[in-house]
Amino acid sequence: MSVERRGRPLDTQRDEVIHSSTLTLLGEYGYDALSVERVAKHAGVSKATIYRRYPNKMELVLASLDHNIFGLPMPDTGSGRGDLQQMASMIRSLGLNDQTRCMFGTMMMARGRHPELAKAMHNRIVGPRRSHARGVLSRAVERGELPSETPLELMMDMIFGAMLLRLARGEQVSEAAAMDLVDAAWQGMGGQSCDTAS
Amino acid sequence: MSVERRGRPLDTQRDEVIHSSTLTLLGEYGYDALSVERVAKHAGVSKATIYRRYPNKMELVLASLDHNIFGLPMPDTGSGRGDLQQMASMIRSLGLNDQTRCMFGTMMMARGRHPELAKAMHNRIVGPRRSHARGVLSRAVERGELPSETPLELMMDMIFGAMLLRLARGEQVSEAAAMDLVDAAWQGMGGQSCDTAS
DNA sequence: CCGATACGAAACGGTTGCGTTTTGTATCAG
DNA sequence: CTGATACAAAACGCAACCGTTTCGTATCGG
Repeated sequence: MSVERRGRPLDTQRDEVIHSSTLTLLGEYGYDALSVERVAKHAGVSKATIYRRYPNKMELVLASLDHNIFGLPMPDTGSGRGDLQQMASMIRSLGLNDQTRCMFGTMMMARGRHPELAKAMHNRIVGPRRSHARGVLSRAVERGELPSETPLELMMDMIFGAMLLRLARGEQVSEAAAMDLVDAAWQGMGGQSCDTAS
Repeated sequence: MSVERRGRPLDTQRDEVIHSSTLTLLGEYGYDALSVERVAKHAGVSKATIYRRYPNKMELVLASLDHNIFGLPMPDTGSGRGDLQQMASMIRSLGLNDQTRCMFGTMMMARGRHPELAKAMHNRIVGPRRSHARGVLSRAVERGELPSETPLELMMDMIFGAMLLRLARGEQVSEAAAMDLVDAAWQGMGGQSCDTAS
């Protein structure tokens, strides 16, 4: 019952290079200044090849976001605080760059005039990382390292929001600053100290 | 020795409406999607009137940012924690809207392709508010309500960064959430509790 | 092999916006 | 009053980009 596609099939290698080029340029120009022609040139592909796949720029971007899901390893240091530190360290070293800044900026600006784009970026970029972090914190609560009533959402917002704000200002976040951030949030939420047992 | 300007002078009322229209539209469209024609139409002004004042779009935006400085009242509740709560409450109720989101998004995106714009926005929008908050926290340190070694920058980033992150996600920040945020940061930094004396 | 489809290159019409210029009128300084 | 300038409205040339189409070639399925 499959659709009998005759003739030359679509080249999947071109799908990939189109998607990755789109995301690269989206993280460099943002949505407004992104042009299909630029994507085509960057991908080494004809413009018609793109329009044969997607009817317009928005669909191209949405599809590119869908086909590129980034996986993050789940930290497991034995302690919730250690897990959190490791996660913060990873986000800091991998996620605080020009591309991420432009992506976030695009997402914030899109919410007004391109809500579907904003939602797609949130679902594909912010959501998974947030679920990831929520898992780490939930485990800490289950272990009794954080009070059961800990407002996890607020805690995550403090840690990653501080990083975002520094990114927005174009400032660096040192490894030490990231650790201080985790420590302050941990203590602020009434988390178990490293040497509570003493 | 003043320059003897003859003929009809520039209309300062038009200066004002041009500046305010520019900022309004900048907070609605962002820099890329902002057009001089739209500003002219919104301001009820001829395009030539704008180009007589500024040679291009960038100079128009930069000048508009310069001529609109927003003042914030300095809170004075008697306690540093109260001051911080009041400031957080004001930022929450006045600063977390579509316009602010678009402004931040524009600033983040501009850092790559329009560094001067990013710097101007930072100096005119972020900088003053940050100095303001720093003053509040410094006073709390002087009063002994916060440890003298408190990392003020980090503390501000946690509170306002969390708000920014929620703004980026398009979520609301309730008054209660803002207060929880201040409390968590205050406690995380080892600040004096309300009922320490007991 | 043959028909169908993908591909690159190129051109197209239409839209938008920039920055300039012109034209007629209004408003100011001296 | 007179000359200089600002103003609104309109048109201009130019460039970029969108989305479409055409053409010749390449590559697949049957």
